[in-house]
Amino acid sequence: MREDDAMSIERRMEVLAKSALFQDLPTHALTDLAARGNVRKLQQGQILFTANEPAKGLYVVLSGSVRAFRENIDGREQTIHVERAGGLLAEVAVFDGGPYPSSTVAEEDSEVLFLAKEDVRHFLLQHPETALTALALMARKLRSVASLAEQLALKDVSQRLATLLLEEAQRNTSRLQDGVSFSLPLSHTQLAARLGTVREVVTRGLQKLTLQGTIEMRGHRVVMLNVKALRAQADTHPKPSPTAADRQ
Amino acid sequence: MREDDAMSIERRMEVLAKSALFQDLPTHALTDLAARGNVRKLQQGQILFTANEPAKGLYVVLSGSVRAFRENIDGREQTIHVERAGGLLAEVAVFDGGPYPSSTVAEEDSEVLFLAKEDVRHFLLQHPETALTALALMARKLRSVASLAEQLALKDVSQRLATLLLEEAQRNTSRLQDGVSFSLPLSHTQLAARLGTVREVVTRGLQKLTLQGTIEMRGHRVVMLNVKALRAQADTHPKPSPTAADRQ
DNA sequence: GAAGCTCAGTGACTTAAATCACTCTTCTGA
DNA sequence: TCAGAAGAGTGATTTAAGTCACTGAGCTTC
Repeated sequence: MREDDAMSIERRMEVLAKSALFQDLPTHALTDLAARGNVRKLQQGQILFTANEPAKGLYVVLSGSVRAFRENIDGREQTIHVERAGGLLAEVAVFDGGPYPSSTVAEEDSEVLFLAKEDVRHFLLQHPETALTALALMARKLRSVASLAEQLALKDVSQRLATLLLEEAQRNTSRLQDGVSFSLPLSHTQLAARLGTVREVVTRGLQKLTLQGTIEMRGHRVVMLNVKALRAQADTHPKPSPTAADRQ
Repeated sequence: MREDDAMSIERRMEVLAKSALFQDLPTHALTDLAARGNVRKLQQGQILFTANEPAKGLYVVLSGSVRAFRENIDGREQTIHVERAGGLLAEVAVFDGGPYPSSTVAEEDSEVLFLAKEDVRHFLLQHPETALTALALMARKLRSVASLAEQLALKDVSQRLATLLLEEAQRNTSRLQDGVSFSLPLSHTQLAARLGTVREVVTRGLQKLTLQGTIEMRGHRVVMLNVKALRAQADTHPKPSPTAADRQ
């Protein structure tokens, strides 16, 4: 259960100081928090916590990546967000006192730092600037989840797929232009869970983009052949052939 | 443009003290904030701000209700959340410094108090407990938007409709049981925007529930005839007739 | 190197939802 | 009190997406 001692207090502070929430703080401010926290190592596929169980505290992702998701009765999953090093999990529960809002699973071998919710609240009361940082982080997450809802409601799968590819390309390449490639280490099933659809539809979607010459797949690498076309795909309906009798 | 003087500082403070964010504060703490804020009256249907425009500050809903939504190229809308008296709009933009995340429109005649973002940030730095309250409010909103995404991805329209009816019943009645009724002052188009679908589908969905004897519509009043059936509808697929050969 | 994984590809079919094109009610305000 | 909007109801049709049921590819690992 406890794997605390796997990581020295010094190393923990170092790593906290790099997190989105606690960065820019003098290390001495973090001593106490780091001492109270404890580190957990997760193997790929390991569940960290499950939606609706009572929440004990906050997790800061130290390495790897952890995926928050919800699932329905017949096992289909929707990914809500993915957190990498520096990201937070279960802040929602810590701030509003409710249960964990989503289940979380390690997408790859990962390490997280656990901080009890009382410790976090206490720290934020002592450090109002950090509370403001927390608000900024929550705001960004809210934006991204609202975009997810928007996409699910208003866009079809091809548009969502194009959007996802563009976002991932953005995250992984310095300048997004035709010819760049990036690694997308997700199975079609995982992509489907992000896009709100099923495996087969992802396969076909990627195929269509490949046939059109918009992208090229090389194993888990994606080559962007036509960024412009992908952008068009992302926010235009493909079918109703815009025969240009639109803008009066 | 300015309709400040329509409301005395005293009245503004009183009303701020009732808002979710500033409640429980000694009135003297609010003097300054109230003095700097200004009140806007909105008519039903009036747009308060539009997604992506640069954000100047935060709005506290004083009366009425205001709906935040996103829309796609062909004009279809998705409601993201609805705020009533005490609720906040555009906190996201204030806390992360970005543009407004959604467009907002008054669902009925409403009043809002505008607070410039610098004033809000300053206030929160002075009042860490209020920052914690803000975090709690953000957390709740994040929960509800995540639920929306979950529903859109994993549930069909009948399930979402049943869920919405249950939630509204909850909000409007003291004890939810067969026979209670509540007012649902939304057109089918508005319901559709909440549910991520279109008018016709809402009409048919309500019809089906009525035929089944689960609810009864009396104008804009809904009578709950069979809460249990509605609950079942809300989280079970209706079609794949659970012929009980499932749980081995 | 055969057995057993997980992941991907594919055709056929079904179905929920969206779209279209009207009609029919209610209001409401001129 | 009539005209015109908005809203609601309906049938017919289309379409995107989900479901089924397999077949293959590539890997591990006994």
